[in-house]
Amino acid sequence: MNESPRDPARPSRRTEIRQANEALILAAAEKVFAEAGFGGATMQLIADMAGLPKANLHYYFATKEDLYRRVVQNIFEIWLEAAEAMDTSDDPALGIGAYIEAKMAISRSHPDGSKVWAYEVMHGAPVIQDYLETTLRDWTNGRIARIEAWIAEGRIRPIAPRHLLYMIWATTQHYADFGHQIATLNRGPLSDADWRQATDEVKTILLRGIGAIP
Amino acid sequence: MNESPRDPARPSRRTEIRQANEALILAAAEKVFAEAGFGGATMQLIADMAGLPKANLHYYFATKEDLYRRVVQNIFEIWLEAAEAMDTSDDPALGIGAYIEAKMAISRSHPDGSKVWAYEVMHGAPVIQDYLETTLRDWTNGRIARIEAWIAEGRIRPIAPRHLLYMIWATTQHYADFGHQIATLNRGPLSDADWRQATDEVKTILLRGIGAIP
DNA sequence: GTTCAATCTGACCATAAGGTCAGGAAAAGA
DNA sequence: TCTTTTCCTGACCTTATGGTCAGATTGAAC
Repeated sequence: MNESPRDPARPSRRTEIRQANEALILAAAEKVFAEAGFGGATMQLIADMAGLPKANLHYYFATKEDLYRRVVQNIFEIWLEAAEAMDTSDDPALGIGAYIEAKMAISRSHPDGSKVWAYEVMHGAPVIQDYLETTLRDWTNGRIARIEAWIAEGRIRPIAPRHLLYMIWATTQHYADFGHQIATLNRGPLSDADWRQATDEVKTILLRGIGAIP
Repeated sequence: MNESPRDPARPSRRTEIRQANEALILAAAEKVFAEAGFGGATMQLIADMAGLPKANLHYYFATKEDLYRRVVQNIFEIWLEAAEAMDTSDDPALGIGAYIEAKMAISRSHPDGSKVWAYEVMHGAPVIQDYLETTLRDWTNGRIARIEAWIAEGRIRPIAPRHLLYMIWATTQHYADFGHQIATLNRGPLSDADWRQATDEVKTILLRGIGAIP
């Protein structure tokens, strides 16, 4: 066998294995935590879902809490990235509209992450309290200032920016967190068209509600 | 001692004890289930919170699941009752407005119940699936018909009634389920004035969003 | 007062869970 | 090839949990 020395620029087999297994475990953990909550989830179940022995999980993640923390941080980062959509336009209808689109897309692509976040916050945010007090608070205040500027310019009606943000979070995440209820009432999972319609309705009602569109 | 025979119309001491203890246990259970989810909650913790020995809980509720089911049913019944607010007026702004008011009031008075419901639905509604498929679906379809009538009469814009209902549920329950996040961003629990403002904002934005108010 | 059923509870049990660890397999480097 | 480091895992330990039960206590009926 020709054992050529590996390219140092490319990740070594070791780090490949590590990254692959961590991703595998995180994906399984997200699903199990979303389905059962932190207390109801078991390391054994996550291990089975990842196709790894339980002891191997503890090799990569020391404790159940470490694993849980990583899952929560993941979804938070995804949302933070999507939040930049709001800065893509100076027009409130376009900026807020893009943010709603992005949040709805995430609700569809990462429903489990959204549920884990909901679970975490509902239970007093024991793990991500500092995120709420720093990153999220800063981001929120920044957006509030931006919305207030739009109000001052007369581009939207004088609503309370804070509550508009809450409404956006609530409505978009509802389609992930309460997806089961919605699917039941819908007599089946939402189709592409259903998601399109849901997104349009949320956008239209909220944007019209704040006077960003006629 | 003069042991006068009790009035048969009034509940006996026995049933009094039973009702009082069941209520005590249910209140403690609602709190613990909301704080820890079904899996994270322990009968011991509920017992401690109720001030009763654990074995006494099992005297009134055979299993943890029985207790949990009762808690979930409670909040559902409270919501169903509030849903009647929507039928108090033939005017969409008043009817839907009253429903939003009622839902917001419940979010404030029963945040734990709302969280337990959220928990239950997020985890696939193992306990109340039949409620979703019967009572909730029927109620929803009834309201959709009512909203469609308003649309046909030109009293509100042609939005998708189903998604309007989802938005109402999402926004109102958000103030209960994500109350901790909101309180953190608010730097403290919401005051009376905060709740008043939140309710007004939700009502205004949604009602204007559907064209029920100018 | 006696009887009977309802209420209460400390002690106990079986199970399952998170976590540990010794030692084996596999990759990386020399 | 040899050594070292990383990766892997079956077996095991401790703790905590849901649930049980025998027997004590209390309220109701006569």
